[in-house]
Amino acid sequence: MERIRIKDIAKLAGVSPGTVDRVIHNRGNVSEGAKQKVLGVMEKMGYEPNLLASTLALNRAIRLAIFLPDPALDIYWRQPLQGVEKAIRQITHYGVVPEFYFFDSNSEQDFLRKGQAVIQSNPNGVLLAPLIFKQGKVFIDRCIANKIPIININTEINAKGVLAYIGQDSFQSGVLAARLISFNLIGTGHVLVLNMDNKLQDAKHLQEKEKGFRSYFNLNHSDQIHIYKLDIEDFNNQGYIIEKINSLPIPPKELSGIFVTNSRIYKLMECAGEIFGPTITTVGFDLIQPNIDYLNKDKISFLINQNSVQQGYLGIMGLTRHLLQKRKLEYLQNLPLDIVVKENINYYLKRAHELEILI
Amino acid sequence: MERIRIKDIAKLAGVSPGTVDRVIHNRGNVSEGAKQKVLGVMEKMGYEPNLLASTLALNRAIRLAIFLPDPALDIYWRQPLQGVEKAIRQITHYGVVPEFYFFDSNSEQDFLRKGQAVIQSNPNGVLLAPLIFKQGKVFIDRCIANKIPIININTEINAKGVLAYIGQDSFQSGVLAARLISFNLIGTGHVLVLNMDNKLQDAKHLQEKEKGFRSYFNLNHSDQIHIYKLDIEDFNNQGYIIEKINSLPIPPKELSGIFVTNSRIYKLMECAGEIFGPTITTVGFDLIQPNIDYLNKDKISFLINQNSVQQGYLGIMGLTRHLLQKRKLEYLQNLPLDIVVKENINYYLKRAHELEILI
DNA sequence: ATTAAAACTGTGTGCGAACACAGTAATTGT
DNA sequence: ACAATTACTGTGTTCGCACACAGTTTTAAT
Repeated sequence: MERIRIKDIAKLAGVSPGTVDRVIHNRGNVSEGAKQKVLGVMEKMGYEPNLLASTLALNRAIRLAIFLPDPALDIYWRQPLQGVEKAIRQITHYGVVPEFYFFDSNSEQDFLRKGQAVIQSNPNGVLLAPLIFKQGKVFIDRCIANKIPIININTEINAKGVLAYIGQDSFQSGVLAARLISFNLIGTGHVLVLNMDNKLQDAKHLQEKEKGFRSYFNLNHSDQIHIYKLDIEDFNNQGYIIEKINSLPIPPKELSGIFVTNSRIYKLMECAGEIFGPTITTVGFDLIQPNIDYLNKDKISFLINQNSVQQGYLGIMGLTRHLLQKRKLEYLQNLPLDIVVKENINYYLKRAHELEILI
Repeated sequence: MERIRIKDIAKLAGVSPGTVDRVIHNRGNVSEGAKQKVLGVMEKMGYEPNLLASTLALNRAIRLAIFLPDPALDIYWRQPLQGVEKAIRQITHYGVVPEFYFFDSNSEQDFLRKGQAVIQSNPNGVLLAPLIFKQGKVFIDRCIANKIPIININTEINAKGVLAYIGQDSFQSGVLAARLISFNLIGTGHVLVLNMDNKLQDAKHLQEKEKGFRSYFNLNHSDQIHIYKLDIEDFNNQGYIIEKINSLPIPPKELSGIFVTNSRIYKLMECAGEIFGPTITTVGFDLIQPNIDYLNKDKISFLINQNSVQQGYLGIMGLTRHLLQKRKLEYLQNLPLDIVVKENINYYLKRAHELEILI
C-alpha cells in the first residue's frame, strides 16, 4: 500500500497538482467545484503530507527565540537549557534555528531590554520563562500583538495566545513528599518543613509545596502529627541554620521527617552532622550534584525530580509541532514527579543521554 | 551561517557532486587524490548530510519486522507494542514500515514457523523478544547469517550481530523493592517474597529480583530481618494463596512488608481482605489496571514501573537510528525503575501520550 | 600500436511538495 | 462588441541528495 501524493490526488480529482496545492494551503483562486472535488478525494484517500518533502521545498528557517534567565547567574537554568539544546539537535534538520536571549532575573531593566531585542528579531516562536510577572505580561502582550506564538515554562502567565504552560505541579509535589515521609510514621510523629530561599519570585512555588504537604497530613494522620516550619533566608550561614533547628520546641533527634521545599537540602546536610536520628526521612528536590552525593551517603532519603530538563525539551518540541505541523497542543503540561532514591538514581542520571533518540 | 551542501564541497574540492557522493557512500571508483581532497574539505567544513533530502531521494522503504509474543494471548505485551506503534508513528515519514509477526510464547512450533516467515520476508531489521531461548538463538543466528540487524527486548540473548538489548534490570529492581520496604522497618521485622508464576521462561527474571531483594538486606539490616519466600504457581486459586500465607511461621499481621516479584500483586490483594496489618508495605510491579486500583485504595504501597512501553519505543528507535544514520548504539539499555505511589501515578499514566512528541 | 577492459568522473533525472509564473476562461465595463 | 479585469488552472523550477548512465582517461592485453 503506497503512500498517496499530491500528484495522485490531482489525477483522481481531475485537476492539476497546482490546484491541489492551492486547496491544501488555502491559497484561494480555486473554483468551489474543484475545491470540493479535491477535498473529497483527499478525505477519501486519507492524504498525509510528506513532511520531509514539504520542509525541503519550503526551504525556510524557523527561528525560535529562547528567552530564559541567564544560566551563568543561576545554575538551575542549565537544566532547562540542556533540554532545549537536545531538542534543537533533533529538529535542526527541519530548519529550526535557535536564537538565545538570556536575562538577569533580578533586573527588570535587563528583561525589558532583552525582550525588546526578541521582538525586534521577529522570531517564529518564543520559549519564555516569565519569572518577572509584570514585565512578563507586557512582553507576552507584545508578542501576541505581533502574532508570535509563545510557550511558557516554569512560571505561568495565562493569556490568550499563549500556546502552553509547561511546569511543575508544586502542590502535588508537597503531597508526595508528605506521603513519602509518612512511611516512616507509625501513629504519631514530628515533621519539619524547611523553606530555604532569599528571593521573592519563587516564593509562590514554595508556598504551594507547603500547602500540599500540610493537606496530606490533614487528610491522613490529622492530629497525631505535628508539623513545624522554618523559613531560612540566610542559608549560607551554617551556624544560623543549626541555631534555628535547635530552637524548635522538640529536640531534632525526635524529628521523623524533614521536607526541604527546593533544591537546597544539601545546604542543610552540610551542617547537620549527627543532630538528627538515624531513622529520619529526609525529602528534597532536584538531581544536582551535592544532593546526589548526600543521597548516596544515605543522608537524604528521597529526592523528588521535577525533570526540569524536560521543561526545555517539551517547550521547543511544542513550538515546533505547532509551527511545522498544525497539531493542537494541550495547554497545561505538568511534568512527572519522579521519586528518586539511591537505588534507582542511576537510571535518571543516564536518561538525559538516552532521550537523544531521533533524528 | 548557511548549511553546507554536497555541491559546495564539490566546488571547494574541485570535483563534481557525483564524486563527493561516491566518497560519502564509499561507492568506490574514486582516485585516491580526489578522495583525500573531498574528505579534507568535508572535515574542514563540518559537513552534515541533510537527512530530509537524503531519505527523500533514497525513496526506499525500511521494513522492520516486529517479532513479539501475541498480545492477545498475554496482555503484558500490549505495552511494548504500544511503544512500537508510537515510534512508528513518529518515523513513518522516513519510510519505515512495520511488519508484525506475533507468536504464541508457549509454542516452540509457532515460534519457528513465524520466525521462518520473518526471515523469508528479509526485513531491514528485527525487533525481537526471544522468550524461548533455544529457538531464539537459532533464529538470531539465521538473521545474522542474512545480515539482518537485531535488537532484543525483555530477554537477553547475547550474540555477535545483536545491536542492543533493552530490558529491565531485574536484580536492581529487587534491591529497590527492599529499600522501599526498609523505610517501614525500625530495627527488626519480617518480610515476604512472593513469586506468582506458572511459566518457566520468566523464572530467571524472578530469581534475579529475589536475589537483589535479599542482597539489600544482607548488606543493610543483616540479622534483624527475617525473609520468607513463597512460590505460588496456582495464583488463580484464592483459597490456596490464603492457605499458603497462613502456613508461614509467623501470623500475617506481623509482616512488615511483602514483595511480589511480578505484576500479579493484584491477585494477592483480591483475596487478602484484612489479613495483613494496617502499616504493612506492599511492593509490586507494573501499571496495569487492577494494580492501579489497589494502589489508589492504599492496598498497594509502591508499584515499580519498568516502563515496558519504552522497550518497544526504544527498540524501534534504535533500529531506525542504526539503519538511517550510522550512529553506534549502546549495547545495554536498562530501563529506568520508576517508583510509583498513589500521589504521583497520574503523571506516569499520562506520559504515554505526552511522549508522542515529534514529527 | 591498436583494442579492450578497467578506473575514474560528470551530467541528468527523480524523490514530493511549494511557489512563481504563464496561460486560459469567465466576468465586468464601456 | 471589444478590451480590461478578475478568476481560475497548469507547467516548470527549486530544495539537497542518491543513483543511473554516459562520457573520459588510464591501464592492461594482444
